[in-house]
Amino acid sequence: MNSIDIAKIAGVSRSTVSRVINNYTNVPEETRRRIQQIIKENNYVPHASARMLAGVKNRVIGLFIIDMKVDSNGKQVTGSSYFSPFTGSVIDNASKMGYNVLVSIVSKQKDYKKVKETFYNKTISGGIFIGEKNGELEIKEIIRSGYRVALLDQSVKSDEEVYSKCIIVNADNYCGAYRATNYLIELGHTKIAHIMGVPEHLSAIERSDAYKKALTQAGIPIKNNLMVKGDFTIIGGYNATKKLLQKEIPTAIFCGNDNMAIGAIQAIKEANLKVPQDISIIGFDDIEVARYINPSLTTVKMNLLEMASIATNTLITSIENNSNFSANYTLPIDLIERNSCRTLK
Amino acid sequence: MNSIDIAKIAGVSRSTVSRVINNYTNVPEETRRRIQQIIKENNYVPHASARMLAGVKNRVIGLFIIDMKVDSNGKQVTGSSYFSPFTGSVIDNASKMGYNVLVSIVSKQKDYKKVKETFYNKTISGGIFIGEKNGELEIKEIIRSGYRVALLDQSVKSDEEVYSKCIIVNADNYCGAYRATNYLIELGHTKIAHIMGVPEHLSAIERSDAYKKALTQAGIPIKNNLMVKGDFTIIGGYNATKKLLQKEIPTAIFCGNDNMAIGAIQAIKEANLKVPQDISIIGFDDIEVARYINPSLTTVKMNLLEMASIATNTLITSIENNSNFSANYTLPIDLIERNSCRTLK
DNA sequence: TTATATTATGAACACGCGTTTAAATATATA
DNA sequence: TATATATTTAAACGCGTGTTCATAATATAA
Repeated sequence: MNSIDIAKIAGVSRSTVSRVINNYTNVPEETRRRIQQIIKENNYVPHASARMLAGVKNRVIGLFIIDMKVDSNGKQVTGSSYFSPFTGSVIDNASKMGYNVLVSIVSKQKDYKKVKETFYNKTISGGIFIGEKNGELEIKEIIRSGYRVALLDQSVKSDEEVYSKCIIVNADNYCGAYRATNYLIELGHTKIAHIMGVPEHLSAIERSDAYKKALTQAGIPIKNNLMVKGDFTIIGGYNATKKLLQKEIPTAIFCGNDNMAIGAIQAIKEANLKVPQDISIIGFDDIEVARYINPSLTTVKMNLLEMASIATNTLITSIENNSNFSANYTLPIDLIERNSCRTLK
Repeated sequence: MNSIDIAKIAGVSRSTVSRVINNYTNVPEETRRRIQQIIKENNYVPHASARMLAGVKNRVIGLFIIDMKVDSNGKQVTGSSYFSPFTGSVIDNASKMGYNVLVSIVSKQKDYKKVKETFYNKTISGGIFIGEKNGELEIKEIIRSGYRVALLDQSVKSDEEVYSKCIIVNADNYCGAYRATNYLIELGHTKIAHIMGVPEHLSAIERSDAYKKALTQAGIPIKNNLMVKGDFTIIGGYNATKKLLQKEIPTAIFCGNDNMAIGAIQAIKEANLKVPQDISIIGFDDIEVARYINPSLTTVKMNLLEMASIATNTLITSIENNSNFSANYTLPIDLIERNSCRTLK
C-alpha cells in the first residue's frame, strides 16, 4: 500500500494525495476529505525513508549512554548497562516534540565508530551524549560535519571547540559538594572524611575539589588519611569505608554519591558503629532509595529531569530552526536534610 | 558527499562503488582497495534511507515500554518513566546483532497510534513490548499487517491470536510465588499475609493465586484480613502494611514485589516491631538494593537479563530469516535466601 | 462575450542507492 | 589469427515520496 494505490482508489493523481498528506491549501475541501478517508480506511502511512529521501527531515535523535568501566588494571571493561532517570526524561521530552529516540550504549571505545555512522547515514538528526568521556575527537568530527550534539552530565571537561559548538548541560557539582561539606562543618564537624568517585569523572574531581576548598576556607587542614577512593558503586563505597576506618575514624563522611553512601553505612554498621551517632553521612544525587534506607540519607539533589529536559528541548529546537547554536547550562542543586547527619556538640 | 562523488574521485562509475560497498566479488582487488581508501578518507557512509528504499532492510527495532498508571479514581495518569533492567539488556543484545533500538514510552492509550505508525512507516522492522497491557487490539492490527512483535513481561494475558503469532517471554510468576509462600510455611509460619500488586497486572494475579494455592495445599485457611492491596511502589507497600497491622499482626508477609517489601519493612519498624524477629518478609524481583537494605531481603529472583535476551534474539532472528514464527517462553525463577525471614519455633 | 485571474491537477524530475542488463575489455583456446 | 570465455564496467531502471511547472478547468472582471 503506497501513495499510488491511494491515488488509484481516489481516482486522482499521486501528487494530489501528497498534497493532502502535507496539508497543502490548493486542494478542494471535498477532495481532501475523501482522500483522508481512504488513507484512514487502508491504514496507509507514508514510507519514512522515501519521505526523507525526498527532503523531509526525519524526527529522530540519538541518545548515547556512555557506560565505560575500567577494571583495577586500567583495562576497559563493558559495564552492565546503566539507566539513569535522564533516559526517561529525554524520551518523554523528545516525544512531546514529536521526536523518537534511538538509544545506544557506548561501552567500548570502538563503539564510537557506530555512533558516527548513525549520524552520517542520516538515521538521526542530532544526538545527546550522557556522561561523555573518551569521545572528544569523535565528537569534534561529528560537529565539524555539521551535526548537532548535546552533552549531558559530562564525565570530562570539554575543550574550547566542543564548548563553543555543543549544547552542554551539567549540574553544579562544585557548588553542591561545597554546600555538603560546609553543612557538616556547620554541624560542628572537623574530622570530615571524603570518599571520592573515580577521578576519570569530572563530577568526582569537582566534588573533591569543593570538599577541599570548604575545609580550607574553614581553616580545617586536609588530611590524606581522610580521603579514600571509591568508584561510585555500593560495593566500592563499602570497601573504601572499611579501609578508611582502619586508618582513622572520622565524625563525618562526605560521600561522592549516594551509592557509595549506602555502602559506607553498611561498613560502619559492621564496625559496630552507628549512623549518625558515631559518624554522620552525607551523599550526593538523591537517588530514589535514599529516603528509604536506614537512617534516611541526607544528600545533595541534582535536578536530573530538568537537566535532561533542557538538553533535549534545546537540541530539538536547534534542529527544527536549523540554527546551529551552542548553549551552556549549569544547574543549581539542593541540599536535602534527612537523618544521617547529627550536630556535634 | 554521496556515492556519485566517490565514483568521480575514483574515476569509476557509481555501480562499481556500490559493488565495493556491498562486497560483490566481481571487482578487481586493486580497484576495491582504492575505492575503500577514498570512502574512508571522505567519511562517506551510504544514506540509510536511500539504501532502505532500494531494498536493504533497516536494522532497527522498536522497544515500547508500557507505563500506564491509574489514579485512585481509575483515571489514566502518565507515570514517571520506569526503566527496568530489561531495557539495557534489550539494547545490548540488539547491538550485538547489529541492530539499533528505538525506545518509546507508552503512557496513554492514544500513544498506540504513534506506535503503529512507527511500524507502518517502516522506521522499525519489529518491536518488543515490555509490560503490554491495554494494546491487544492494536497489537493484533500490527501482527495482521505482517510485522513481527515480541511481548516481554506481559501485564495481561493475551488471547489465542496474539499467543500464536507473537514471541512471548514471561517469568514463572506462579511458581515463584508458590515457592516463596511455601518457604515461609516450611519455616513454620501459618499467619502469612500477602501484599498484592495492582490486579491489572498479570504478575500480581499470578502471584496472589499461587499464594492462596500454597496456603490451601498446606491446610492453612485463607483470611481476607491478611490480604491487602499495594501498588508495586515503596509507598504503596508502606501504606498497605500500616493498614494490615491495624487489622491483624502476621508472623510473615509475602510481598508482591521488592519495592513493597521495602515499604513494608519501614512501616514495621515504625510500629516498633522488628524484621525478622517479629515479622518475616519475603519479596519478589531481587532488585539491586535488595541486598543492601537492613535486613537484607530474602526474595524471588527473575532472570530479567535472560528474559530480555531471549525476546530480543528471537525477534531479530525471526526478522533476519524472514520467518514469521511464534514462540513462548516461561522462565524459571530462583529463591534468594537472605536475612529477612526467620524460623518460627 | 471576451480577457484575465484563480484554482485544480497531472506529468516529470529529483532524492541516493541496489541491481539487472548489456556492452566492453581482457584472457584463454583452437 | 580467429573464436570462445571470463572478467570488468557503465548505463538504466526502480524503490516511494515531495515539489515544481505547465496546463486545464473554473471563476471573475471588463
